[in-house]
Amino acid sequence: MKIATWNVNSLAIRLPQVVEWLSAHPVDLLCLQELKLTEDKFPLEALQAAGYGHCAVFGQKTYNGVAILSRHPLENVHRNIAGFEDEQARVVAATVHTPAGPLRVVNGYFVNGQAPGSDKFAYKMRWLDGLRQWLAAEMSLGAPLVLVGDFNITADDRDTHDPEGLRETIHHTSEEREQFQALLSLGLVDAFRLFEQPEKSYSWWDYREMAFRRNKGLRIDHILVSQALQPRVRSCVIDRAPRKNERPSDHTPVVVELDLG
DNA sequence: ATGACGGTGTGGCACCGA
Repeated sequence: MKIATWNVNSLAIRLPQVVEWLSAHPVDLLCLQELKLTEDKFPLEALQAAGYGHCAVFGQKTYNGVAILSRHPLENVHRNIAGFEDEQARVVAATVHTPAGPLRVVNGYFVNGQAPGSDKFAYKMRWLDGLRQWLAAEMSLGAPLVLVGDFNITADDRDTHDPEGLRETIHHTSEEREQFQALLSLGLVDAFRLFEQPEKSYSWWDYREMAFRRNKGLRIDHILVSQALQPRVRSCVIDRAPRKNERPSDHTPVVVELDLG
């Protein structure tokens, strides 16, 4: 089973690139963030034609919006964080059945947070608190779980091109990294770090100042798996290729392969 | 360098992202 996550920064603009990528990488599940469209504008037919006939969509006009594209039926679809009031469409979860049993998939577009001390940063912290509490309940149900998405957090200094210059700035603060560790403390593992990875591996690069060509990026798109799945993780890679497209998203896909029999 | 680049909206720029 292959699961990918990709912040596409507008599905309306990026749909051709998504379809092209799926034809070359026919993953079982593709979790998208920043759809920037409402559900009535979701390109269901094009994705069905690409083999993704089962989609869990949570859209919103202009901002945010998440979806799980699947080759397999999805059950128990849940939108946003249970127990946390949120006007923004940032989370969609679903259960997919595998030969090894049900797998819970949670796809999140985490809050950006703008700057430490801002109202948006406070919202980010509250949102992360709510997510963690809900995930604790989800995990207590017993099914293995995968948490994917645009976390908008660098887990540690390896995840940033400038650890000194960006210390304690947004995506790099101690508070955000403590929240990331608190998610791991629920019993989750960073699938990417289970493997030896190239130095300076990032998943996002600013559109400005030729950041991609200079590899001035951040690793902020993550795939966490519950500990029971750790021995089942066969690979976890960042696919930089779509960032070289014309009119690319500023993020690029991350893919995990699970051996579930 | 409170900028750059790119997306959205009902726009002539402002807001947001990271």
